[in-house]
Amino acid sequence: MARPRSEDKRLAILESAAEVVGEFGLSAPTVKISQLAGVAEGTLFTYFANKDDLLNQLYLALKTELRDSFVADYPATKSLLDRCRHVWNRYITWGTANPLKRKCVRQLAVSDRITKETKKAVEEAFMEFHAVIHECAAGGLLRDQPPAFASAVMGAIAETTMEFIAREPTHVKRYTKAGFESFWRAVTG
Amino acid sequence: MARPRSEDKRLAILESAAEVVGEFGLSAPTVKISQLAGVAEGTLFTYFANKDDLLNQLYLALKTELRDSFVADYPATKSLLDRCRHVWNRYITWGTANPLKRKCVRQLAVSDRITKETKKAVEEAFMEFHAVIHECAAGGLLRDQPPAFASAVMGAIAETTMEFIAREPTHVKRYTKAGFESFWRAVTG
Amino acid sequence: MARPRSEDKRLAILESAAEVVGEFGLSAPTVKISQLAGVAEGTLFTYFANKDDLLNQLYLALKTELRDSFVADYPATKSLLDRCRHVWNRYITWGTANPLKRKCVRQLAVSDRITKETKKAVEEAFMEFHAVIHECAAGGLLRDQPPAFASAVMGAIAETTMEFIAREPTHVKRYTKAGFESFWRAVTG
Amino acid sequence: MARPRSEDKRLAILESAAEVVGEFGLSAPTVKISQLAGVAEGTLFTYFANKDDLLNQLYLALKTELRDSFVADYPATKSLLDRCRHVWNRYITWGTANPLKRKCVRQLAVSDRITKETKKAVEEAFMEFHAVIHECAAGGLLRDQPPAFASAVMGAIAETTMEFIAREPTHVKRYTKAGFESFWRAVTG
DNA sequence: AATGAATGAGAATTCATTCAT
DNA sequence: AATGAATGAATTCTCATTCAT
Repeated sequence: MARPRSEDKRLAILESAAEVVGEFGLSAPTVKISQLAGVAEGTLFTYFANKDDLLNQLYLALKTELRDSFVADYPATKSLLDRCRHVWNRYITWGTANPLKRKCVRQLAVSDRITKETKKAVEEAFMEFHAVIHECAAGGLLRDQPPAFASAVMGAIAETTMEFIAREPTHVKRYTKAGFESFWRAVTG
Repeated sequence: MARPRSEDKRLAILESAAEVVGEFGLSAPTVKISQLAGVAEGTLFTYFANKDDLLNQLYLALKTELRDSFVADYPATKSLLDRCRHVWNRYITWGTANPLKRKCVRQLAVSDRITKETKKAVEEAFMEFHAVIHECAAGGLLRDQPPAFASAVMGAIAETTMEFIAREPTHVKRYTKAGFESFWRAVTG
Repeated sequence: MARPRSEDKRLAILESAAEVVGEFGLSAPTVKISQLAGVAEGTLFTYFANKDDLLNQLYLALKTELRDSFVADYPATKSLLDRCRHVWNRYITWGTANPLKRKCVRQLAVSDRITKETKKAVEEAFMEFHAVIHECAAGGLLRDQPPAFASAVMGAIAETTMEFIAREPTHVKRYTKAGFESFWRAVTG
Repeated sequence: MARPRSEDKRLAILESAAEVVGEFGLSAPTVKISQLAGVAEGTLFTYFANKDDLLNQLYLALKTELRDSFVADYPATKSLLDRCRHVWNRYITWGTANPLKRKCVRQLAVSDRITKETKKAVEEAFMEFHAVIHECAAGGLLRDQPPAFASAVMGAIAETTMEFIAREPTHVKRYTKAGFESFWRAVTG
């Protein structure tokens, strides 16, 4: 197995995997992924050691993509509330705009195929946002929980919110607002 | 009638399926399920038309089990807070006591193998609890969302809480308390 | 396995088997046969040792039924031509009236599941008709072939004829006539 | 292209299938077919979409093989009688030389797994021979039947003839001759 | 005798991964 | 490096037959 050279191809495979796994679940055949990526069946395995490796890289890539959407235009100098709202909005926006990726991440998250290393890498990628959200909790009830907790609560409420948005797409705004306020109370209260 | 179909066996298969699916995911082989249930491979298919049918019945059974844990000793005459706390505590208790079942439900929930009918049946089973939790939201921010929303938020926070409990089992109490308070603010705030 | 007692049931199973095998081929499941016969799955096996036994008895039964249709109103004192025409007409009539049984017999005939004994029993059942048909051949080209040959030729042409009748049911008469004349030449010529 | 798909392998599978189906009937396991063809179990399915596809292609291949045996050295300029005798002889020769293939074709022919398309393709392959044989019938009794009928009668008598040859292989010649004459009368008479 | 649940040996596919080209 | 045919273990489900009731 030689070293692959095209980063484009690697990304195409990841992109394709996100879609196919989002649609067919973790049992999505690797051939389908290759095909949608426009590469041959075997090529997938020069870029990824095996399916689990692909899934792990995929999980990290998607989480990173989400994180990056937080980073862009991040109002670093604004208030905590503004910063949190920014993160929240980006979260909902990304998840709503990429339903298959969202489904994919969800399946991966609950599966047992994501290694500790991958999970750790994801944690690190989000560390600064954990910190920000934890800061909101500083004066509240969640003050004594680990920084990741408040953040996880946000994630959980965001997921719920997106679930309802998916069912009633016309009420994006209402749900986005309600979800955020709910989260804000949950964390800062 | 010859040997009557045994409800015990049906339940044994469901119980076994919960464990095996919890451990190996949805791709858990039916043979493994049969074996753990102590029946022959083919017997599984006299109780369940096919694997999907098994998974759907399993999902409903687990959700019903959870619901039933709410129902027992339900403090119907106590305050809203008490009633919610009861539900919350039972939720956490059940999930913490049955980690594999919890994992199993989670995997099923995000999979696309649960039919609309099953989902509906589950909704119905929880209807009264949706109502109770929605009642908490009556004066708060989630007032204008559908009853299922507040309930879903509770579920999401509970899941998060159990996740952290699983990682740090010694802090059950702390997390349970913090989680509940967080949920209470989220919904009533 | 006790000795079965109801000849009716045995016949019901055979009748049902003819239909089901005619429709689904030799791989027709025994359950389907039992069901259509109105008996339990296991009952079939108190009347027949196993599926092969059932198929053999079925083959013999159907062939005997066909033979019996020849026997009824057999114009024993009429001319050879009349007798042959009688047989021919009965053959076509039976096959046309019982398409599933015909299909069933055909499948059984080409399968390797009919034992020598069964074949022999069938031969014996038809012996007198072999003789009659062979008599037609006495002055013709098939004179030196075994009696069964002329008879087999008749059967083959009759099958062909029924095949075409099945495709164009409105031309029964034409095909029946043409087929008979063809057979008559084939055998007596 | 990587390893190109090998026509040899495809043919080996078909050849193997003919033998195995001839011997064990339509329920012949695909593993057996693969093994005899010298390929892995899964390979069969890269050449044939599924078992039914294999059976259909097999039927067409065998019928084509038979047809091709008619075509070779076809005495196109000789008399109708000569041409028919050629076809007849080749039919008997092919069937006698390939007993398993003959059995296989027979089983496929009476099964319900051969699609309309396949049957049509077979018809087309034999069209010219239908025409030739129908020509023999031009002045005879079968004159008013469709061209396929005389041909089918020939096939039926040929099958019968081969059946008797199989039982008494020492009398090939006698049966071949008698069968042909019988057919000739049947069709031209 | 009759019933139909229980059994487990197949059967047809599928699919991650390897490897010849 | 890329390709896609080849592999064979694994999977779901079927079905003849047995056997407890």
